[in-house]
Amino acid sequence: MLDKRDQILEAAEELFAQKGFEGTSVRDLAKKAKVNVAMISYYFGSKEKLFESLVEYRAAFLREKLQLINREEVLDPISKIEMLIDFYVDRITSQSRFSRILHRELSLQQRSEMHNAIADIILRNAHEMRKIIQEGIRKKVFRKMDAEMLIATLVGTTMQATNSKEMVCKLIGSDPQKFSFNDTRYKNRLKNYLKDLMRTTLLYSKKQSA
Amino acid sequence: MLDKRDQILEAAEELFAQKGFEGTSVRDLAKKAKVNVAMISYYFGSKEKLFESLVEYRAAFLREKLQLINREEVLDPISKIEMLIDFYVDRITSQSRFSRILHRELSLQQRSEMHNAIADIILRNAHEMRKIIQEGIRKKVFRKMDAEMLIATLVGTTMQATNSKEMVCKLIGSDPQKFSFNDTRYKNRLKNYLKDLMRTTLLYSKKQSA
Amino acid sequence: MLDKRDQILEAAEELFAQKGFEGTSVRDLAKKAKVNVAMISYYFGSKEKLFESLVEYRAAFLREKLQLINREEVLDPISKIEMLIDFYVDRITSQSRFSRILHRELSLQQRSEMHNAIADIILRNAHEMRKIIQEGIRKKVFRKMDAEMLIATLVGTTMQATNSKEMVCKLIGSDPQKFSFNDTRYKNRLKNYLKDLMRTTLLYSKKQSA
Amino acid sequence: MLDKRDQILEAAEELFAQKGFEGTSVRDLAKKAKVNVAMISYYFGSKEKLFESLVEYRAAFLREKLQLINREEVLDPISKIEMLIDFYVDRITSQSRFSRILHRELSLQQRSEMHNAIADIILRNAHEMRKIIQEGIRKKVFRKMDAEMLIATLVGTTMQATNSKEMVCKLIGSDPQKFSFNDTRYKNRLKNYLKDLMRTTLLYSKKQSA
DNA sequence: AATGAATGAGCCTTCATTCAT
DNA sequence: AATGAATGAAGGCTCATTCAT
Repeated sequence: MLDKRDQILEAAEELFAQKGFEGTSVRDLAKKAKVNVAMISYYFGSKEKLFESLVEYRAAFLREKLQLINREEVLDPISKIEMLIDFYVDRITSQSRFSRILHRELSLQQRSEMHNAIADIILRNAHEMRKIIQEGIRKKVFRKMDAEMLIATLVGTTMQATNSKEMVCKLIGSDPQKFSFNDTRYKNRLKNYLKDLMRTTLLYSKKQSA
Repeated sequence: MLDKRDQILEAAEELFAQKGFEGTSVRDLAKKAKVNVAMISYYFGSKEKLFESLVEYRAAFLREKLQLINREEVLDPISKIEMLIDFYVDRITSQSRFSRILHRELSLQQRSEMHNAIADIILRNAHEMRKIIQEGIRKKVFRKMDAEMLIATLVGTTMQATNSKEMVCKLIGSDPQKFSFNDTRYKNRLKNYLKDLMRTTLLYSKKQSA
Repeated sequence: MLDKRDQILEAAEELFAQKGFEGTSVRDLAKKAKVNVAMISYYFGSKEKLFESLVEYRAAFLREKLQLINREEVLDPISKIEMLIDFYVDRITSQSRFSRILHRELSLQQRSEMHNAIADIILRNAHEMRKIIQEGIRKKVFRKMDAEMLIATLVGTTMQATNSKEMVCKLIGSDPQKFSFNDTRYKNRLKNYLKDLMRTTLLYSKKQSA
Repeated sequence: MLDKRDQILEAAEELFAQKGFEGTSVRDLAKKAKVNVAMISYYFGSKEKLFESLVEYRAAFLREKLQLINREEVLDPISKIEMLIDFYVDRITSQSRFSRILHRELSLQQRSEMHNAIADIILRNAHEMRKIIQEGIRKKVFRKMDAEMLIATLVGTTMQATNSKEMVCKLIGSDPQKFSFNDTRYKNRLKNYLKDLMRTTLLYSKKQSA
């Protein structure tokens, strides 16, 4: 069984994703985690510090994965991008809603300890992503591109597709409950789309037409 | 001078964008709008209803603009996409932060009147955007593409680029205050990137290489 | 009937005197004042600010009285001291427990806004008292004395006598409820003692023996 | 090294004097005493019981000293009063702030075990003080005086002078940091003042003028 | 004997809303 | 129509204490 600290972190991840940071009360958290309200302050100091701890708790894993991709010497750039897409889409669409939390809270223009902590995490991850892209450009495998904006596309598209999954279903007119929109299928659809998008936009057109 | 109702809506747009819905108090709103606290309930019924009113207040304009683009018979599909990009980037990066509010609150998985109202707006807008893309495909100007995901890219990239502007600056190592990152330049950079992205991915490669 | 603000101030004076600042909760205050808990913050901003308001509320009157004594041109110094004693003892032993509150909170060595506000009040009052004493010395009616310490005696004795009234009763072995220890008698006893003390210590011995 | 119980008592004396009983938390105490939070309940049962223990811990010593003065057969009454002043001023102004704690908590009108325990201590001490005064009166060395009130003057003046040391400095317009207001000098000033006050008020005027 | 973990009650404050005018 | 006053509920947090070891 998880210890109380981890129970709280799990609950926080779920509730912050669902209701946002402001919309989640420490009493909600305590109830979900099945611990006493005072425990949150006891373990983390404050609700805000809990958020920061959650960020640290998840961020290490995120960056490690990216670094792993970067270190793969034998992989060609486009394969790395595809790995990145697979990995990133899985992360965001998984039950672990961590990334969504990060990006939402970041979109608030409130400056605070918390905001800075989040920005830092995302910045470091962005840094790893950029390495992959720049390597491809340097090796003349990729066209010369605006790398920072390309990251925004990868991250933003995934986020948007995830957040609006239900809407996409509506747009197509299908029942969201229907088989064709289950998580795995939707996820694969997103992955395939992103890989195609990256290929068409990154690779030189002769390669594309080949 | 704006009437009180509009003052409140203006204030709401600014504060919700800055601090989120939950993070903004009715007192904050009243102060910003320079009206009495009771006014919000008086005019809108509740803070939540105010949000819905804000949505209605802005949504009409948003959709009208999209419909306008769609109706332009003489425009070729790629020009329409470019108009769409120009329009959308301007909207989101402008001082009118309405779109950002919509998308953030949508990312909360709370089902409510409010949520549904927002989803509805976005859905209708997405519908107009899809028309443009599908028309291009039907006219064989565009490759066959996953239209819904392409919308996610347009919307998601713009959102992400806007939210992480400061981060992009950091990533490049420049001072956010420096001239090269002022709003207009950044906006144009985003527009150019998106237009290039759309061209390379939507158009057949022969056209691209032409 | 008192307005709510005054009801709160009255309740605060009573409860702070009884239970101290820390020992009194805003719920206690609200209950005593028969107002909603939120009213305390609404009117005063915080519990601490309420304290400061209480200080201001009472301090003006206190100082005015002292200034009045000082301005009395025809009064000889010893009469002024006696007026001061009458006035001060009445104040402290009266149902208005304000002075006791001030002195207790001052005895805490915590530096805070509150503490400084209190110190300020007391300082200004002490200033007025000293004027009376120094005038007597200048006119050669009083012996040369340590004026500041004399104030400490006037204030400290009154405070101590009030705080330990019950103890004095025990010391004499009388029932605190008995007639001879009712408030008026005890007050007069204190006044007479202080006046005698001041006369013997301030006046030159020839006058005393006269 | 002190054992844990004594460490706690030492910490309690310091913190209660500084922040009052209510203003001091068990965690503050534990931290200051460098023991576990649970220790306080473990050793003393409760915070309140700790206070009572502190009172017992110090009270014995206090009274012993007074009894010692009383038993000095060869000392004349005025010398005893002077010894009493020396002793009392030292106690209250010393780093051992026990007496200040007693008097402050006594000034709260809350009836409790604690309050009664304190009242008892002070009563017994007052009893010893009164003996000294009454002996002087019986031996016709002192004028007939209100002994109980005289105790209030001794105790109250010392308390007041100590609590308002900083204020006296301000009143004189000197820098509290300045040499002339260091602890020793201030203490001596208070002692000299009190001795003079006692002499002038207790002794018959012929003696005074002599 | 000693303690880190855990608790329920209570703290002060702020919330969105409604009332009386 | 418009508002200052007022409210009960809920906010995050700290409290003294007790539990399990």
